[in-house]
Amino acid sequence: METVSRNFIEVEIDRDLREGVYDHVQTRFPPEPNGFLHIGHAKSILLNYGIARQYKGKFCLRFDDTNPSKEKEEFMQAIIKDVKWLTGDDDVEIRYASDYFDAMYAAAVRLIKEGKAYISTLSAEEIRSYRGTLTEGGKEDPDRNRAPEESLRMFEEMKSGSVPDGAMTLRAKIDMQSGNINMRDPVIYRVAHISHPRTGDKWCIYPMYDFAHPLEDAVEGTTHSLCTMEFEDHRPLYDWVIRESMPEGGTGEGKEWASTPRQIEFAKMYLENIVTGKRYIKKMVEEGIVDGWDDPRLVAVAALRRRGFTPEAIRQFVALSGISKAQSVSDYALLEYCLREDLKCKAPRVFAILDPVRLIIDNYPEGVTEEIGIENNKEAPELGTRKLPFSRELWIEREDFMEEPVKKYHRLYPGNEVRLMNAYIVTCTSCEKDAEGRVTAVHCTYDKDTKSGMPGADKKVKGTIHWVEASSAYTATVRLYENIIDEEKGVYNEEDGSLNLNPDSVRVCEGAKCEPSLKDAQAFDRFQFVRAGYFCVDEKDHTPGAPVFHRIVSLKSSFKLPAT
RNA sequence: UGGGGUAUCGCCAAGCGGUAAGGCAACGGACUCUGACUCCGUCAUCCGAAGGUUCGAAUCCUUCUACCCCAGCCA
Repeated sequence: METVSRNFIEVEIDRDLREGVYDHVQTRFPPEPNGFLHIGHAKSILLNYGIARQYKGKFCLRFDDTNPSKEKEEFMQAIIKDVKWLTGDDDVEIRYASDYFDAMYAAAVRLIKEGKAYISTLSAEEIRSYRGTLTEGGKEDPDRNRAPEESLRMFEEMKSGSVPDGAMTLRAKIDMQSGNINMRDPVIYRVAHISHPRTGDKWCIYPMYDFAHPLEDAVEGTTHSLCTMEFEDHRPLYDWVIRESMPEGGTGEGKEWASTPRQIEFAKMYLENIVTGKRYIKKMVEEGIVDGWDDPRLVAVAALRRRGFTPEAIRQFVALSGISKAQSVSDYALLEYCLREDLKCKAPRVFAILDPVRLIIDNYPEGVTEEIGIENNKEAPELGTRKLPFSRELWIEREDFMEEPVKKYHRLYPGNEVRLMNAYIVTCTSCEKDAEGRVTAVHCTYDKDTKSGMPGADKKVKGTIHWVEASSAYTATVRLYENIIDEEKGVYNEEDGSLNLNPDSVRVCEGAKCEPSLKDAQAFDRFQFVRAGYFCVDEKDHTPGAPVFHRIVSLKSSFKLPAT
């Protein structure tokens, strides 16, 4: 058994367990339902879920729905779908921060009673100017020493609905001179007369993230609150809230909270050159450049799913990417590698010609069709076999013929022998061209003793190409997607608002010739077009009888035709 | 001297005083009825820089440099 090194979070948890700080582990993924999840969230989901599984603890999806002005029910449904898909767990426990509003309110009342929080009547602008700057301390709020009784009364007013938005806030009394701006008497409750998707009009005051989050974690028994680095300097406040709001320390006799959680931060995941900015994507959606957040060229979780990525591949990608505190940018190539690895033994290999040219076997009898038996995937016999028709006229890939071959080219050129996969060895004789000199057909002769499986099939040839029988070929549309990448110039021009996109982000191959088995688009979930990569059916574009196949990921290719 | 954080191969990332794991990418070569896959091999005398401590440092100390985050009644 190989020793796999543990990431720094596991090391911390191990120590907590060893020292008896906790006797179990519980984690959570706490998104605000204000948008779609992307690959970066996948890291957090899988990290939190994975830790819980590994330590035989609990995990939950908790919506951080403390700001009704930004949150939408549709996003909750999308997030639930993505989390279930990524984790493969249909029974994921789902919770809502809004279910704890009563507990949070009670905690705020306690802080007020103990003189640790006060009602401020400063405006937002005033609070900002009183806060000071990055290099200078702040000024104390004139309301800072308001008597607890009065603050309590005013807090009740806020809650009752008689206070207009922005007129009062509840501030924690900490330290206006702190070097950490989060500790300069942060606002912990604000007035917002907005109906909440889940609590309706019950509340018109809502807790701020810094106050709500630690309490949410504590209430539901979270032990390790894993979040990204930008929250690192919120941790002192997180700890302050927990300590100051829990009279018994959360674990004493009259404990009111299920746990005393601990926040640990890790670095976000970024993908090299990949556009993740919401404003850019929003603009692309608005301008019709992409057809939504799940456009296959994007990296939202929904987009990856539609593109045909498997959750297994994404899990592996996150696992291989590693966890650390160092700012990092992952290679898209690693994601592709993970997908190829996953699909390699799952996907049947099928024939399709994306850029077809006719191949005519001049010495093959006319009017004859034979059947060629093929294993769906040699590395996965359980995937079964299928039969393909073969006759005198076939379709082959345009790039599989060169009238004047370049060095190391082993495919068809006059005089060269090539194996037609699973069928015969043919010798190229000539080609036909149209007025512009474009090749319209290739001629060859075959050796009937070289059929696969026959004694004469041992003959070695350097090249092997795939093919599709012409009369039975099934014509489909194939889309080759590339990611919409952010080149060095930037995908979005701040000055004129224009988008700078790679024009080849999608290449459509109309008239691709596929083997007949693909007529039933449902035949295979994901499949590999020989030498073209892995494909699947686009569920959004699927119309019965006319499926659109699109590429999930390319194969590695080590022979490149020289640029013309 | 605002506060916080990070610096190990092109990209991730182990390492925690004993003489630089691993993966991706890349490059050779073998194999191959997919130029895929597989397989073998190569790929940091050096760990942001400079000093110091030590028999010995990426790991300890000092100074410096670069980059990231923070001034929402967002999360």
